[in-house]
Amino acid sequence: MRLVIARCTVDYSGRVTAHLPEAVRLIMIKADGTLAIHSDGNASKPLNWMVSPNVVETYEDRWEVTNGKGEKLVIAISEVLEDVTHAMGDDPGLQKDGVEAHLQELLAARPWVLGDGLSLIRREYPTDIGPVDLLCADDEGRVVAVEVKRRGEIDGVEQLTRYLQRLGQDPRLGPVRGMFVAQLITPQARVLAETRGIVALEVDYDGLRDIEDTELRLFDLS
Amino acid sequence: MRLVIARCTVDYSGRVTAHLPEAVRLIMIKADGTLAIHSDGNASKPLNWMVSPNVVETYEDRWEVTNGKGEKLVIAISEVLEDVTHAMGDDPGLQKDGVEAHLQELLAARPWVLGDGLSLIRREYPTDIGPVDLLCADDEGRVVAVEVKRRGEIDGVEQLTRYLQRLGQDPRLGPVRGMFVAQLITPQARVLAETRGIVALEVDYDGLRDIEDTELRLFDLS
DNA sequence: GTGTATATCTCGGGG
DNA sequence: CCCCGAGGTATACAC
Repeated sequence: MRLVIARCTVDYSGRVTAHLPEAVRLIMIKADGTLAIHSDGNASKPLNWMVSPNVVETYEDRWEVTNGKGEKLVIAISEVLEDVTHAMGDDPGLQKDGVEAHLQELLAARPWVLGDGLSLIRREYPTDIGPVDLLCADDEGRVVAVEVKRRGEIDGVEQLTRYLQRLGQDPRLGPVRGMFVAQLITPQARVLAETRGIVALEVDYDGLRDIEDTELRLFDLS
Repeated sequence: MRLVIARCTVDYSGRVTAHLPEAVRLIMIKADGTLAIHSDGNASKPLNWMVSPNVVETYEDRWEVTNGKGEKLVIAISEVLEDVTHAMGDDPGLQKDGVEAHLQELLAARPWVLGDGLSLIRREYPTDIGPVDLLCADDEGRVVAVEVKRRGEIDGVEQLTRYLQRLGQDPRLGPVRGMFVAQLITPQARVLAETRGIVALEVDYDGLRDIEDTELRLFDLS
């Protein structure tokens, strides 16, 4: 990784056109060529950037970065204040927990916590407009489409509504109910769901994990 | 801005839980306290971060970053390879062109290019579920709700559908037609729009700008 | 590769 | 402050 602190102007043209007046900024270049320009000000994201795959050409007072899609970034440098390079090697990478994928796994393993004696038919049940998170059957044999979110908002209800409409056209499934499940559901999403006959249900992630732990412990003891 | 290259492990807990095993990484701290941890690998995003407003406590071999919302980031440092600080001053900021806001401006100034003799009633027409980009009237006096996007995808059709449903409940407006306008409309979005009786229309941004230029030139000559 | 959904999205605007 | 919508969204994943 190379870090350059320099007084510069920047021009980008591609998906938009953008210009940065002269100022002192950080230019970060990663091993793969990915380049980002950061100010010291109140913003966590770079002012401007260009991701790999790209080509970086360095001239005396100017860097030109291009990629194969007609995008171009030009950095005109008037003064270099710092220029250091360090090899870092591969990064072992981030381990995350608590995102939607994991919540979906936990619910797929024990759908009955959602009520109505639910049992899993299939995870990521495919339709031609996208996959349904969980397709289940209730204790009366009716099909229930479950949409899982970390935070339940209006977009999620729209998504589930599209799936229900699509599933409803499949005569093999019969009438399909909808269930909208999230750790937190906004009032707007709850209202929209209920006006469409969709059950909105909040679930406790840590509680589900505790159930998982308990089950594992019981299994160890048996 | 302070740049530290160090061998470290990182633990974040807050909106998710995340852990980074030991490796050499860049730690960037901006003037307002915003902190980001970058690897040299294939990603433009930081591996981990915490944005201002926050509190950074630095101990001998450990940094602890907290904010008022129960989020916490702990960096355990085993070896410092570089540590430089530069004051950069305020950044004049980015100037952009070609985004949706500008496209909306261009269309608001000449709605007739959308056909049907459209005239503008109001830009950003407020409803209680959000603002409609352009509310227009056609040559028969019927109200037309126009949703403007840079790229027209399914979400945009959903958004317009919600607005149409809301506007349809206002007796003062009468029946409201929908028009979905973008520089590029995906086939899926077009199909969804048409099944809902919404007109899907692609417009040419550069062409609109040319019209603007021509009008300005004519104005100068008059 | 395209299309779809997620994200510790980030960021800005309006109430 | 929250809510809402845009973004050069970026990123992962399925088809």
